Amino acid sequence: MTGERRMFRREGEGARRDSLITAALELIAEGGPEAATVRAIAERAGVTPGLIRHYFASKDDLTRAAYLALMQQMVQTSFDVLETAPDDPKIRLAAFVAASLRPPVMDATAIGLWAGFLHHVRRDPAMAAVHRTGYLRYRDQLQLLIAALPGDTPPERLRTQAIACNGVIDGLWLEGGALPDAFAPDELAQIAVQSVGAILGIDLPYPGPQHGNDA
Amino acid sequence: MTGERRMFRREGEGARRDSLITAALELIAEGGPEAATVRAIAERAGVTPGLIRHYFASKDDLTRAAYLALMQQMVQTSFDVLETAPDDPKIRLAAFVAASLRPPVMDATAIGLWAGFLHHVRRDPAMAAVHRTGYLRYRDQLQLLIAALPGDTPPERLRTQAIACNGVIDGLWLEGGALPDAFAPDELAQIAVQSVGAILGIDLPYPGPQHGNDA
DNA sequence: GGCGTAATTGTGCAAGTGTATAATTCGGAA
DNA sequence: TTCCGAATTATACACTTGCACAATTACGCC
Repeated sequence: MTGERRMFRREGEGARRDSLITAALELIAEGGPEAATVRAIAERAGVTPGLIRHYFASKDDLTRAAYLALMQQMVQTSFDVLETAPDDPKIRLAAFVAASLRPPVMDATAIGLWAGFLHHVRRDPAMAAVHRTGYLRYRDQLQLLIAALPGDTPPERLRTQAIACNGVIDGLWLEGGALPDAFAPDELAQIAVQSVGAILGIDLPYPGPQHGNDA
Repeated sequence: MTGERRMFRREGEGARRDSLITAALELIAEGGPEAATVRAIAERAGVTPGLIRHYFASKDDLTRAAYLALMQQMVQTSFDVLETAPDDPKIRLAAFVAASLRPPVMDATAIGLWAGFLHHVRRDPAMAAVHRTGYLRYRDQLQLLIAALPGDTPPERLRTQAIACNGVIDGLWLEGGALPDAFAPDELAQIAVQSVGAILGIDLPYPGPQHGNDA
């Protein structure tokens, strides 16, 4: 009958916050916001519920931190593809668009996460600001890629085109996440590239599935 | 000390079910799924919590019924505009697209509702079926409108075009709902009509704001 | 090596959740 | 008018939730 008290290891603040945030995101993705209870989050992170209140002022505080992390990660993943893309503006734009409609950006859990946070975003001004920032960063990047194409386009029309292209991307992203079985593999990425091309009045090259390393 | 028991009036089954469903939808729209508790729903509908279990087998049952009602109502609203539209295929398509990006289909609460239901849709097969039906009904209608345009388009390409057009519409609907202040009035409807036209390679007429009764 | 401090755990609580079920009351049928 | 069934209310229960707080333990520092 020695102490049954559970053993533990101390971790730095950063690591613990990260693991708690990750656990919360996983749970929301799997079972919606209602599945992400304090107890469930703690269990998945391998700690005790009380510890959450040691690193976050409240559950809402943890929620805010998790949304910020999610948003940054999603935007960053889309941007990463530009690092290794060639210089040709058309190829760069096509790669950017296609990346947004393939894993890991477009996967079933991402839509669940997005939906799970939506009503928090609508009520909490701090979360609304995070959302706005992420959305505009993405759209501005898209607009830059469009502006880099050959030909002169007036700024006002550039904005409209960016909104429209962003719309197709978001819409297809949504449908693919909500109805995963309704489309062939990579079909949505192909449709997206094609549609963005049509909206801009140019012909975009379709970047083959995955990383396009076919001979 | 006479009985404090609350007075009530009997209503038909249909009316009670409707008012409970409406109450549930309002609450989800305002405060997310977590705000739609059995007690809150009953209070808004002007009844007692126990009555819910008299008309619905469980809360999940009520949730399913509410989602079905929402879906039917949204699709129907978009279809209604076709009743009064002229015969010209281009005008009909443009009117259909624009209607989906104007109130009451595109309004801030609609997107909150949609998001609130999403994780139920993903887990409950019955709700997934409702979603699939509504989505495909809408897309098929869109495809019919596209097929009615002058010129011959092979069926496979028709499907792709319908998916793409539906994507722009959904995406812009999403952005308008999530970030209402980021766009000028009717700007999204205009962009949508323009983009759908670009995807189909034709010029669509922009149906003036509202019901186009400007002198 | 001992010690202090901060990280971590355990326990408990008040409020809220969905649901079951008995007790009432309305309103039409006879 | 009377009466019976169905609609509605009231009460209770087991469970979960977020949170507070005291007790414990790991680990850097002297």
